[in-house]
Amino acid sequence: MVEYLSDRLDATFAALADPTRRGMLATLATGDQTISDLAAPYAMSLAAASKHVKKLEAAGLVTREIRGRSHICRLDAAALREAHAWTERYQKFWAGRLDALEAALATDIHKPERTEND
Amino acid sequence: MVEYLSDRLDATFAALADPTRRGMLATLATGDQTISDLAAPYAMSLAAASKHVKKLEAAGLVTREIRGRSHICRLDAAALREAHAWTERYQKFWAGRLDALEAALATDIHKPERTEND
DNA sequence: TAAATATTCAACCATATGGTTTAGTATCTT
DNA sequence: AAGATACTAAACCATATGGTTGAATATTTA
Repeated sequence: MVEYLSDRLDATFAALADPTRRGMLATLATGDQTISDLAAPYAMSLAAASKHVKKLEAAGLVTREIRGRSHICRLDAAALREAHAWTERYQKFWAGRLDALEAALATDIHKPERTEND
Repeated sequence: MVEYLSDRLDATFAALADPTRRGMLATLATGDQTISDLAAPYAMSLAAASKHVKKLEAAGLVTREIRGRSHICRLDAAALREAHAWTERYQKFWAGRLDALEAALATDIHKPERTEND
């Protein structure tokens, strides 16, 4: 099963589209955290926070190491690289460097049966 | 009504989390397009494509100029700057430049009643 | 062993999302 | 004026999302 760039971008951007999850990533940037740690700042159940972490994990933004009864989460910023690279192209557009944008578009990875640069 | 960074990021990332919409942005990077132009590559109704464009517009990624019966869409990459800036911080993390990350986190814009860097 | 702790699972709920179809509103063309 | 074109609106549908609560599982502590 090949996992396509597009699918990973879907998951990554969707994971980032929630302020709770972005906050969790910010917390993780300061160091590894348990689920409880990550849940603490939010007015929601542990179960709800647990689901958020699971979504971050599914997007590859977070890895989990189970140690005893604690689940220790670690930021894995690698998945963000693709998202960052995607937005990068439009930054170039915004900056007026259309030549650079076109060069970037020309090097796109394509998913079969889809014609656009997604 | 102040519109908070977090809310705009929600809308931007959510808009980017769909391959149809990312494809539309890629098309728009090559020049202005009508709704029909944007819809053409996809196997969906015009109405469905129209909804996608509306979401891009709501996220501030696209502007629309109505000329006669045609709606001409233009890429507005400005909204992407915040998303790009957000992911930028984690790029620094990934690159091992933790000092730079911490500096970036320290300059965050905060929404009242929320403590995290979202 | 019993109780507390850390977390997930399952069922449920309200709302959002992405699609459809049909109808409606302008605008352009003939 | 009539018809074609470009699009939006509204109603509808299936599934996803983000939350809840209560129960289950594992592990640590007393």
